[in-house]
Amino acid sequence: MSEISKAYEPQSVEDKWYLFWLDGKFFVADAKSPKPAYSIVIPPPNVTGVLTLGHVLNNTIQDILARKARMDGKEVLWLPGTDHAGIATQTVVERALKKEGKIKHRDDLGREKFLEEVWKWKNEKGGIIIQQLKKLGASCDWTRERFTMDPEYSRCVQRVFVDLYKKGLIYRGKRMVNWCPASLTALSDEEVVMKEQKGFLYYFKVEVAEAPGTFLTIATTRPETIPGDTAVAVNPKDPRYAHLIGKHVLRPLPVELSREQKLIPIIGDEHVDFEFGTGVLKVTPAHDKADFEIGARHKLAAIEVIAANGQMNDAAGADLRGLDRFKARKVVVEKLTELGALEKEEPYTNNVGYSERADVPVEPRLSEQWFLKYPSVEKSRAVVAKGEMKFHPDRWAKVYDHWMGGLQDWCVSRQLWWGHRIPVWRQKNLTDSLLLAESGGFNLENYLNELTKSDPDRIVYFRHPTGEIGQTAARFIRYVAVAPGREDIIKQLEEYGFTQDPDVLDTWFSSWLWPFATMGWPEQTDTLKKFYPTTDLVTGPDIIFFWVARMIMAGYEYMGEPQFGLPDAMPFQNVYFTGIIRDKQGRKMSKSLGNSPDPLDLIAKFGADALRFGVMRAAPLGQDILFDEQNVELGRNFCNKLWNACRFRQMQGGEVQGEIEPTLLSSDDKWILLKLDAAIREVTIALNEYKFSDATATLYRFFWSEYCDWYVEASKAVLQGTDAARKANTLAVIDFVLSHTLRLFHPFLPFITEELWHGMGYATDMPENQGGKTIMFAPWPMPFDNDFKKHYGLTERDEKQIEARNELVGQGRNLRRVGNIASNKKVKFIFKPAGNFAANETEVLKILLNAEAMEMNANYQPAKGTPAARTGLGELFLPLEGLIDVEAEKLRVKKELEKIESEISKVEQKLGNPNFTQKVPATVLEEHKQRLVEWQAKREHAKAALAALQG
RNA sequence: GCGCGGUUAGCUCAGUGGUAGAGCACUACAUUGACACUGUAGGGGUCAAAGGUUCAAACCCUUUACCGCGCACCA
Repeated sequence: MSEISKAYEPQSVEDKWYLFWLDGKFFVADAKSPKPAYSIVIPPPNVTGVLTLGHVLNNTIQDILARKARMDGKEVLWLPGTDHAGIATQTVVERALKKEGKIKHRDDLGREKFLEEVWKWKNEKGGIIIQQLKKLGASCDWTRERFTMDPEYSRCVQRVFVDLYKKGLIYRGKRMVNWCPASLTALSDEEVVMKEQKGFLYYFKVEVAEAPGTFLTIATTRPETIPGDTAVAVNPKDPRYAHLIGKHVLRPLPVELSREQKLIPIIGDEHVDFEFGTGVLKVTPAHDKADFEIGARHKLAAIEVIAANGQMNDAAGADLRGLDRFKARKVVVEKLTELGALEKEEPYTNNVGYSERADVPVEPRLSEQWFLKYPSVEKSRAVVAKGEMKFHPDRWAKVYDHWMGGLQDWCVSRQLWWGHRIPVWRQKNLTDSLLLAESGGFNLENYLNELTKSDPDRIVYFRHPTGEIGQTAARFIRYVAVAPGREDIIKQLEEYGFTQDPDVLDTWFSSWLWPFATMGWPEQTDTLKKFYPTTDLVTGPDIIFFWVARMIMAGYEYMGEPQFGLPDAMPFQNVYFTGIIRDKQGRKMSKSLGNSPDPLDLIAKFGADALRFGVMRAAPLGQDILFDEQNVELGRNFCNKLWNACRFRQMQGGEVQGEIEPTLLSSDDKWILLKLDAAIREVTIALNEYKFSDATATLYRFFWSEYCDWYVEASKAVLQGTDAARKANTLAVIDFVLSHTLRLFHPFLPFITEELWHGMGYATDMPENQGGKTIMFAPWPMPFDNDFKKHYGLTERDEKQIEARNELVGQGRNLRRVGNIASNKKVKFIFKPAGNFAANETEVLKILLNAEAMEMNANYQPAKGTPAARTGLGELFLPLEGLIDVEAEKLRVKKELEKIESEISKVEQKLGNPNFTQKVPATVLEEHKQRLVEWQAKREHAKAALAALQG
């Protein structure tokens, strides 16, 4: 550090060191290293994503863990990458193309061309977030960066699909699914969020066909589905309606239908709650999950009236055809009013499922999709329940367990183009007929049998529509799932009338393989052998089901295979759930609110270290984080403090001082060494427990309060003195403390610590691979052992002594205020020590009190009204007769005395209680006795002060 | 409806049974030789409410209120 600036300027430092780390390949993990492994896989951000504060939080934590592990001597792999994020990316690109005027709809381009555009977009603009992570200082192994649509990764996805298909866990079914009318795709249950919706409950009446003049009143929130009603249901136990079961009603819509066509049955079903509404339920099997089930029980027809895009179709009738479903609702209400069928409408609030991505209400829709029955469920559930895999905070284990206990099959197909296309070829026009075997002279049955025989495990699995895998049932084949790498088979299939399923897989169907598919699975790579299972996973609780739970199941299903020979297939040993970042009013960060600051702006303004520190400081384990730019400012200030403390050391001159001479240590030296020891312990423990805000709080306290405010100030007594030996020894202590402190700070503040590590010359002291090149590999500080403490004579007594001295100083400084003296005015203090007081301690006292002079006088007799501080170490006077407001001071001391008295009576009361003295542990009893003595001493001091004021 | 978390200084939060803490904000003083991105000192709290356990409760138990979240939902 030749030219040292007065303020820390992160901008000139950060890029330099990041390049240095990259050049040195310090982030690259060596799979053949003999060192113990530490690994994390990054939760892959969306390839369309830009860095948010949530990413900052998440990735700073991972970086801290990774950097700490390196300093612990581990071989560290932090594996980065991005996620293709099907719906999000497709939407982004589609929107961009529309904006450019290239298309009106994706169909204008067609699948191939559209995908070309997406790839083009991905290659040009995707992955910005990766560059942003580098700005943050993330020490990822970029040589191992992965993308979920990399060819190798895609093969893993196909392979897993085919395997699960073969195991009978993947099946195709016509079911009620959550349909997103905006994205035009099915969604999984997890992608639907319930939102409270203010609407109306509409009451309308229908006439019973067999009893003209008799009406039933039905309550519904969705009148637009009336044309799709195929029954009216009542509870068979409901005395009001039970007698009507088996009769029919006239469905009012569509109006143009004949009386015959309008007839729908009244059925009895236990599902109907007769408390709700009128106790009569309209049944729309095509547009409601519960109704679909009722429909199934009663073999009702399902009439679809809402098309995929959310518009009413022909079956909805002439009045509604082509209308948007919400518009149609209004029209139906008008229609019912016209018909005289509408009885009333009541305001009503209910929960409606919304598409998480597109933020529109989902439409329950009957459709044919691929589903997955989850694998390895029991093992995955047990491993968390038994605590073999730990969740932090552990309350999430309960949430996980609950979800795992009620698993629903996962709808994995999506009607999108961007994603992993389902590796299934299907015979388009095959219904239930058996045409296949004959087609074009190609005997598929024989062909598949041949393939299966020659390569029974890896090539082709096919499934009878009724269930089992069969080699002889090929003529029933409608679908063929093809394992990766068999273009030859695909060619044959296509030649004989098969086409690939147009759908793609849910994005999470690829990201659930992330911990091992990124490491070269299914090959037994060195990386996989070395770094799987990963050590920690750091993620938000909002994706516990989407991602974490599924990764656990995939891990057990695919890494549990014998060839990997793993003691345990769990994908990670610990899961740390971060909080969710909110603004300072507690609202979620969102683009529309404009309350999400750009981390890059914050980095430009305050520096990456400041941002990291600020976010860590505000991020207690398991709580949401209210973000305030002030936190970052605090981080910036802290970096500046660190900078200037080092600058102070530099200005004292001299080489780095290695050896500390025990005999020359002052009490202050010993005190700061003990404080350092405590800080090392606390930070290490906090990190082991994932308590990052505790760790930063400790570092802040230690460095700012203990080191800068007390130790550095006290050390000036020696540094400004003339004793060269003691001066050198003090510098040695400073160097010792600073070099340890930089290391403690490094995981949190990687840039400034690297800059100072080199600038201060601490690097030159260390072996190449242990800090000589970079602080990244400097050993993590160890708490001092007893030998060390003995050698340097560090005892609790030193600690106590300095704390008493600091108390005296605090009171002494307060005397200025009492005397109304400016804090910069040099004044003379008189000290009347209670015992021995070394001369060099007097010098320290003088400096800490900013005194002009410090007179030691055991026989000093103060005049009335002399401000005085009285502690166990002695009495400190600021002789300024007549300058103080005696009455005000009296009042202050009296108030203090009152407080002391109340403390004393509290303790006395306890000690006077035999129940207390007999039951309490000895240490607590002793503590109380000690406390009484201390308070009594304080009382004496206060009384003496009062007496002095009264003359 | 079930479950989880929270309620401590003006604000944001630590604090797992034994003397109520931090940062910010506030007040006063100070341009002093590391740092004004600073320093020194100060004011500020019936620990949401009630009851219980205990020698002792912010902390353990019960109930209640309010805030937030998750799951499941009756149209």
